[in-house]
Amino acid sequence: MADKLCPQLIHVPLNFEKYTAKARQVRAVLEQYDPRFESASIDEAYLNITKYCQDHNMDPEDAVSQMREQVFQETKITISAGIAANAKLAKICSNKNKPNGQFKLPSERTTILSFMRDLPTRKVNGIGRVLERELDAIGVKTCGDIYSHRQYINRLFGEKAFEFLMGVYLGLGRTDVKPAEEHARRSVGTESTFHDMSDPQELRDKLRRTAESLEEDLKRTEFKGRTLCLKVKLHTYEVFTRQVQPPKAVFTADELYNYSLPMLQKLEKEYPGMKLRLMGLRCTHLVSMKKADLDFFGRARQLNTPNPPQDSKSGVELDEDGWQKWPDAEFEDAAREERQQDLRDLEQLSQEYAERASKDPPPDDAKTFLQSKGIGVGNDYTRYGNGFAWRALLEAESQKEAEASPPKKRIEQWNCPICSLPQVVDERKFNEHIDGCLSRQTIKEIVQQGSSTPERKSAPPLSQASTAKKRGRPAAVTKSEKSSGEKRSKTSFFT
DNA sequence: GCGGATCAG
DNA sequence: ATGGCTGATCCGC
Repeated sequence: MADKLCPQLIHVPLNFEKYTAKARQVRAVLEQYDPRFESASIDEAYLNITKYCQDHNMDPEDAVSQMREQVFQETKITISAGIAANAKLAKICSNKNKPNGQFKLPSERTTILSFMRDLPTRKVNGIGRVLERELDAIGVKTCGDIYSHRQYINRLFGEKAFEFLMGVYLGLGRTDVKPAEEHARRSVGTESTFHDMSDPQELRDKLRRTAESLEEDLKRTEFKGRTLCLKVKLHTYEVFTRQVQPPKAVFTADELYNYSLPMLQKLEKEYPGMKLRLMGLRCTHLVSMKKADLDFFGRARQLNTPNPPQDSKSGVELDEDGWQKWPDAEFEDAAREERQQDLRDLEQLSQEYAERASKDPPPDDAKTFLQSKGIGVGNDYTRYGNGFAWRALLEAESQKEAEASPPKKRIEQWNCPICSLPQVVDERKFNEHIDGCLSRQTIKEIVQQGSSTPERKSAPPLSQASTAKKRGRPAAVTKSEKSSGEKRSKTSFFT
């Protein structure tokens, strides 16, 4: 879609070495303002600048201004900052004047309370899509609304959520800022997505490679795991996990594979003919292998040990500013060629589709058509996501439109590239429809229907029905209502 | 403790 | 709302 809207769009591949190198430069500046600053991620950090302000007799705002300016001078990167009484508030404030800005929230209690009062719940760090919707359902839209609705919150969301939300309402947050390495790691895992796979031998091979990958990570982080967890995602996007506790902490690919294979086989029995699109292995209940964490006899000194300060050397060539040479002309050419080829393929494809659809009523739907072209659909809608299939059809549509546009008077009609049903000519509605056709729920319905009924009936409207109910949590609701009569699960309140 | 689910980045 | 990946946490059972 982006390519369609923006044909000159340049695709840039990820380059984590580059980002890490840049982050290192930025952190070198931050360090001067708080030697014990906390890296929250590659591009986020918390600093306690209390001491810096005292030592330099500066306002927090001036100190932060200066720090941002220094970061920009030394790295050519602009950053935004929030200045507040604790980490939670600072994080929220940092989003106020993005990009390249800062915002200070005074630390007076009344100021903080009125700041929170009008703040939409979603702005708070642990309130995500789901909780936002659930809160909304009981009339809580802002953090101020939390307090007035406290009567419901405990029973609906549990004690933990209650205390968390009360803290949110009050604008409370942690003030202890410390290096990330001092935070103990809880798990090490790896997972990967692949084409639908059901052949047991192929799955074994995949498991083997997953185990080898995890061994690498365990080696790097110097951990063994006392618990081993297998994760699996079916072609329907359902996710399952299974875990075991080996007799001793595991580490090598052989051990990982041998202990996870039975779990995989059990899953194969539970779901005969299961088709996977993702597999992962994770170790928890970690045991540190770092020498410093072992006692005189080589036994683990503690169960939970901090991470090592890891400073991986990247063998990347950098220019005088520390930037990797870029954009790479070679890459740009290759990428352009790829896009062109894509377009030619799409042209070809849409041509064929249009032809067949016109002389072969009722026309194939896009799915059947693409399947006949050997393009996986339904079981592998990432092809759509990559813009391959549906873009072809969009292309065909806009082509037709362009050809017929001079007279201008023409029954306009956009066909959904996924379900092939005609849609109203309205960008917003069309987008909504496509979203519906691509939603997880819809995919699941289609895929499951496809597997239960071999001969497929004429494709039902993919979108309307499923978009309408996509907000719910069907499975959980049905189950809880069936099993526990009046004591409804909280999930059933928000359908 | 297990398995599902949410959340963040 | 969507994809992929890593990691943390919470809840019900």
